[in-house]
Amino acid sequence: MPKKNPDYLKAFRPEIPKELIPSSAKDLKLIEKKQKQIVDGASRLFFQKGFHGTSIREIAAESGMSMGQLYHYISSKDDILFLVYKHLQELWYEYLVEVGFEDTEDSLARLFRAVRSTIEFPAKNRKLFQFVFSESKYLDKEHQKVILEMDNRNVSGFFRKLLEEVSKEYPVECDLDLAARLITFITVFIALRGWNLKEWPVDEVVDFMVNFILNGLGLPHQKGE
Amino acid sequence: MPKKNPDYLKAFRPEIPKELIPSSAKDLKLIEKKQKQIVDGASRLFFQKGFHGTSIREIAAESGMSMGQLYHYISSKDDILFLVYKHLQELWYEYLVEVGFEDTEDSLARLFRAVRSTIEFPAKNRKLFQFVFSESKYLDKEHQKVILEMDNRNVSGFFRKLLEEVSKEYPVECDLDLAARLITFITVFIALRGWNLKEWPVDEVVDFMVNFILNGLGLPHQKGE
Amino acid sequence: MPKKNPDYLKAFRPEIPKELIPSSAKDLKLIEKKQKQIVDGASRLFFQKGFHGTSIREIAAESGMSMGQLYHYISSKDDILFLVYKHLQELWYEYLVEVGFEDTEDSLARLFRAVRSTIEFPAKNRKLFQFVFSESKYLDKEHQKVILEMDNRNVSGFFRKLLEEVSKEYPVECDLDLAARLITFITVFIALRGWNLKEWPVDEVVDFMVNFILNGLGLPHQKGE
Amino acid sequence: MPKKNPDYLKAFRPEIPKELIPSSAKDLKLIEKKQKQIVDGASRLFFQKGFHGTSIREIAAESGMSMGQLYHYISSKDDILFLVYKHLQELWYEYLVEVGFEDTEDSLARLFRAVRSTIEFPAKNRKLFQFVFSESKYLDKEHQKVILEMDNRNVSGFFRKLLEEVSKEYPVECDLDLAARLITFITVFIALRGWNLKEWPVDEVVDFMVNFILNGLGLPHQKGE
DNA sequence: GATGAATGAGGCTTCATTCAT
DNA sequence: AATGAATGAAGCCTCATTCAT
Repeated sequence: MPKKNPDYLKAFRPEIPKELIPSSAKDLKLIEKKQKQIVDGASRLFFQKGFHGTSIREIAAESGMSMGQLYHYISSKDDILFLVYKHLQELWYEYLVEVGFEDTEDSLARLFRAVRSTIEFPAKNRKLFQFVFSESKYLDKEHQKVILEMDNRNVSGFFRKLLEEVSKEYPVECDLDLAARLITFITVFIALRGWNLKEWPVDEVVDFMVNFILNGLGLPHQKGE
Repeated sequence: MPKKNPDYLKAFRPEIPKELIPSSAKDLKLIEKKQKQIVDGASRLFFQKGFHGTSIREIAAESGMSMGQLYHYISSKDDILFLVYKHLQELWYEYLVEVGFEDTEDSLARLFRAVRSTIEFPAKNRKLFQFVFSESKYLDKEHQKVILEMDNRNVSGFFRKLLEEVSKEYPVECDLDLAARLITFITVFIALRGWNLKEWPVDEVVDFMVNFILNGLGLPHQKGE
Repeated sequence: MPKKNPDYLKAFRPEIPKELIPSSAKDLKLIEKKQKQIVDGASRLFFQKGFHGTSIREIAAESGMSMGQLYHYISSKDDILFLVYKHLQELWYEYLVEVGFEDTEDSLARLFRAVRSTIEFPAKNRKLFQFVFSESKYLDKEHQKVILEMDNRNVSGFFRKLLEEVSKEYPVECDLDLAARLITFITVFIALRGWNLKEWPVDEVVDFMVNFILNGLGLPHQKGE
Repeated sequence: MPKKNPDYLKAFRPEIPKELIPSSAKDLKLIEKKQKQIVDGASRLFFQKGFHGTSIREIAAESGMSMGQLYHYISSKDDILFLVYKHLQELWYEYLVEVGFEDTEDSLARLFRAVRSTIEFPAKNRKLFQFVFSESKYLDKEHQKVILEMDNRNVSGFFRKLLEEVSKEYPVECDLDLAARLITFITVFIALRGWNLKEWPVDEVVDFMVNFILNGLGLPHQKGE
């Protein structure tokens, strides 16, 4: 009987220490709400114009806040960058949970589907992933570390679990962890190189990538399934 | 008898319309020399601190020029960004020519070696490739297009040629062009995700990647060769 | 028989017109209590970081009040500055009353002791006096006047009285009022120039000053007494 | 034969390490000129409205510069504060040299005149000295130290020399160094407490102070001379 | 009466670019 | 051709004060 969110996935749940985003406000609920508002506004602008192309004033306007209010809930522009990154990680994680975790009988089929889904997300949210790969260097070291750890734990961790399941039934002759990380990276191909792929329909590219990855792992696969 | 730079590679030679970087100077030789000087200085700074973290004044100082002189050879900070990108494309191209083109008898062995070499370069020049993937959005549309076309023509073109050669001798059941572009992208894994791979020696990662790629293409390969 | 607080000192009691610090509260007792709380908090911060280095928010926090509450009992940051000044004047006055007014038989001995004590207070409360001399210019004209008048009436008045007593028994050939004011000023030497006096023990400086002052007045004195 | 600036005064010449006021400009002469311009403009404003009451924009306007130009020659508002302090120290020193150093036959007469002159300067430049005593706390530690050392070397040093001369001819029974510093401090009475002295003509106050000081030192003096 | 979130003007500073010499 | 000083708009952020709840 298939079930969603099997226990072994719980470990991925990202936990961000609250004190990483200092705020002079007191009401935690409100902070969360307002920060979400900021993240939403800022994301739209960041994806379009980049972190450095976006001014604090624009972010305030886009979030429907005054300058002062904005700084009530964050304490620097860098904080916003971090919040956006954090949010994107969570988004991606939610997506994976949503889409990839049904317990089907066959681990290989599950992997197959997971890879495909994981490719589709960045393909449909290109600006988002372009942003993720553009501006991370401008996070301060502290925040950078948090984001990278989330990244590692969430998506790569997700694939490693799936590969472990697969490897119980099929021979996989490679370092599962390393494989998971490479796959995670490949996943983002369409987002970062989309301009280079205008000659092919996206579906075709996705098919190709899925096959390439399963081939790469030395696993059998059924085109199109 | 192996020979370097076989004819079919000539097509890759990048050609940049000169008028893309307006300059008030007349002596073309001098322009080229000074622009190289600028590119060298700017690159060092960009790789370290990013485009937005580097000021024109710093670039002038690092290139050993006065502000006035600098603006004689470029006409905006964006021009410098473009020049740096162009230079990097050329660099990568030179590297490929240098390292990957000896005519050995076996096209598969050639591909094998080419993949490996092409992975090693970004692995050894991480800052450079991080930069390439960070700041391209800040190129103006015009320049962005030029760079993307070079990128396409050079590196992906390089792989497509190799794959074409291979496909004459081995069955490759996929779109060669698409494959070339995906490989090109994967190539950059270590540079962009190095922080995520500290547990493995670089060589091991490279080996893994080469195998993964050849597997992915459905080609036989010899581990370690 | 010595007695404290002889009648002639009553005149010094400072009286501040209440309406100088508008407040929207009604209960006078409460006003007083809360204002004291504010003054205490603000003083600590002002002495350390200066008036301009301290924000209203910090003052509220340090006084254990909310912003709203704070503004119930004052009506601007300047009011706080004034309240602090007023409080300090009162403090100094209390100190003088406490320490200098015992009726000893000899007016000269009394002056001697008073001078010494009056020097010791600022010497022990340097930050306080540094503050007093730093920020008075930022009082609004109205409040500035009140403070200056208190200053005049309290401390200088105190010395004038003492000098008058002395002059009945000893010849003092100078304007007593002027002398009182100069002495008051000299009193503050250690507080304002302490950094300049590290080579001497404080006691020695105090002795020196006392002698200097009595000498200056042309009065006999006993070194060290 | 009286001569100006006897050798023993040379030691006082203040020397400020240039690197304390970083500037991005190259021409030292120009830096000096522009910084003077800034100091002049800033002083006028600081004396009137205090350091915190004066904005950088006002300083630029008052100095006849653009914001950008201003920051070519200083690197923060604090630098301006320091430059102003330094300038005032130099001013005072120049004044002392100018006014107090003629070699008259009698060291006591010389001291007498020096004290009088040294009192007159702050009396005529009250705003200046009020400023000096107000804002020094806002100098950064580094600069504060420099200023205090100048202060010490210049004015107090000046008096100590004079007292040493006097003590060769007259008995002075106190620590000359300490005395010099106290006198220096008293000197500033009229500037800091002028509002308190409106009842007396300035000259009378000055006379009184000179007598008080010489008395204080236990030296004979001629009223009025 | 009490709270603390909201306001927005204004503060200091940087920087790409121009221009007088 | 070369220099580097000058410009001033725009950036990020703070803070005294008000106001809705």
